[in-house]
Amino acid sequence: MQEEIKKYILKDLEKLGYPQVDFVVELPKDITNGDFSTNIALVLSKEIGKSPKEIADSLVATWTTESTPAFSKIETAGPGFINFYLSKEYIENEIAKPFANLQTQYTGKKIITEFTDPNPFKQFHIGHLMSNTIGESVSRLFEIGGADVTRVCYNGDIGPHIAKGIWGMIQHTEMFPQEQDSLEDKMKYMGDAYVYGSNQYEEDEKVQSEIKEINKKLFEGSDSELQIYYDKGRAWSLEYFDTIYKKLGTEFKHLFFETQTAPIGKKIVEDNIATGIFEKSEESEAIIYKGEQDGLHTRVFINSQGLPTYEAKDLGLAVMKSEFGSYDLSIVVTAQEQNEYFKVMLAALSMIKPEVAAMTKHISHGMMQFADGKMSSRKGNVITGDTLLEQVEQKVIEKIAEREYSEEEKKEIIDTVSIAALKYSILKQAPGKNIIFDFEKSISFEGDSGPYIQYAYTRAMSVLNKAGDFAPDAKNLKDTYHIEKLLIRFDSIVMRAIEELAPQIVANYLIELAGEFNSWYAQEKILGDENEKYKLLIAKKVTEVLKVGLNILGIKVPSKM
RNA sequence: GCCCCUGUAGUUAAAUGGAUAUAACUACGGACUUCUAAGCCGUUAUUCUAGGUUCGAUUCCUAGCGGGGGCACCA
Repeated sequence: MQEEIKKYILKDLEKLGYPQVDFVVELPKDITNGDFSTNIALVLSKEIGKSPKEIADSLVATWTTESTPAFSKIETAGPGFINFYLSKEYIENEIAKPFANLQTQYTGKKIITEFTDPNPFKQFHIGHLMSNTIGESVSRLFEIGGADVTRVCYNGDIGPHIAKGIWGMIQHTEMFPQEQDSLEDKMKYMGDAYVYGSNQYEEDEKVQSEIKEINKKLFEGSDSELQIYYDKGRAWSLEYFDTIYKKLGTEFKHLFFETQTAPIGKKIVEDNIATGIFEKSEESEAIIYKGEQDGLHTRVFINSQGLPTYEAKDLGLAVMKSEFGSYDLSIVVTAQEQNEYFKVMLAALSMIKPEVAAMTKHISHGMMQFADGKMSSRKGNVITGDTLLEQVEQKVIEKIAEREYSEEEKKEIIDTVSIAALKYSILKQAPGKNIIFDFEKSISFEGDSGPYIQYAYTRAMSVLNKAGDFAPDAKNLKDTYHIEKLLIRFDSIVMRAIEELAPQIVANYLIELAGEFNSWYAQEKILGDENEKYKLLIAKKVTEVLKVGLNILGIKVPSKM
């Protein structure tokens, strides 16, 4: 529609002898300013030296409602905007229409998305929750835009952090979990071991060299005793991560591991010393990439021990991904603390595999901050992803304690509502901004929250269930309701969210729609009203839009709550 | 020191360069007793500072100040 209006205007400019200029057709923030509006007159004003109002009027004069039947009114307003109001018939038509597939720049494209990326032997913390939530939502945006998306996850199963964890485990073998112990107990043991190892590494030089030695042996696979700890710990971690992905609703098609990318990355770096891309450090045996040539900083790709660092491994990963399938676009979601690092890695990659680097896009999310300072898994003062989820679930349980739902219904509510609260709190704001985390405030079930949207959905569903079958071709006997105008914006909203890879655009729209529905619902009687049939049609559209919209955010709708 | 991100009501956020800067939370007040009160209605308050670009700046540019992150063998 926006495109059509643009075409109308372009034709008109020609007819009236006005110059062609850049202008926009937008959805006014305030819906009382029309369904669409354009700034063409404001832009033209300077160009041809007439007042914006005069130009707008001359343009409006050429349009009649017969020539543009979708509109009931086209008028000049404010400083010179031209506002378009859709006709009642057009809106009724749109409300009754089912969803059509969206044509976007990603339609038919193959996209690989990498996110979450937790590390075995370490806790799954809130940062991973953020990466997962954003990565999953972005993946879904691509999918609704017609792309074929492959989700993958990268696990850091080798490197100093693993060595620290294993060193810690060895110091406390007496607490080593038995196979029959719960997964939570095993993770607790490993988490504690990592924190201990990490702290000792920094405080004690002797420990430092021990851990470095363990790291080297793990790379070589040369110590069978270490391997026992390693294999158990790795398996437990992966099993535990799986249970979390299941709760969060992500299905990875493939897991990549640093043990796989390390040798590949190392070889790439070594092969490119001769080409001059990498060079030996002047200070040590390390192999480095001088990022200064790209306005960045120098980073170590192979350390003095001859072991590949994260940088080299990531080069290996990029190559592995490109060999895993052919893709048009590769997305990586990480915390923003890796922004600078990622640029250096990409700069190096663009010299080795320019085509792979060119299709790689890095999306970063902000950090989770607490009122009382930063959390760090090294120090162990983290709220882990599962603890947080448990706390949220507990809150839902308290909320529904006195309601008469079956056990099955309760479980559905607990699962869907807790995830909604959590994911919405992450997706409602632009990724890249830090989230100040305060349990009471951040995880809300009221107002600007995921459950609020779900609640609007269940209320609408409840009315529809009570109504039974109704005519799908009802006509509106009253004036167009505000909520209808909001409903028919959904497609444009989703299009924009896809273009900008911005889930928060969908989140903000849904909260507005849910709020509008709640007001409408409180004000307008649906069942038994003379306009009942059409109101039911609106309620049905509301449930459809909310369901599809929440799905983009990775949130499910409960049947009751 | 250098580089990147960021600065909006008391708090947490929204606003594709547009019209009267929008919500939620908190506080206080209210309605209904009708389809789920995790709801609805009402009251108060906001663009860090100084310049610039523009018909128009929360948005873009420059400088300053504040917050976060990064800057060689962690990921």
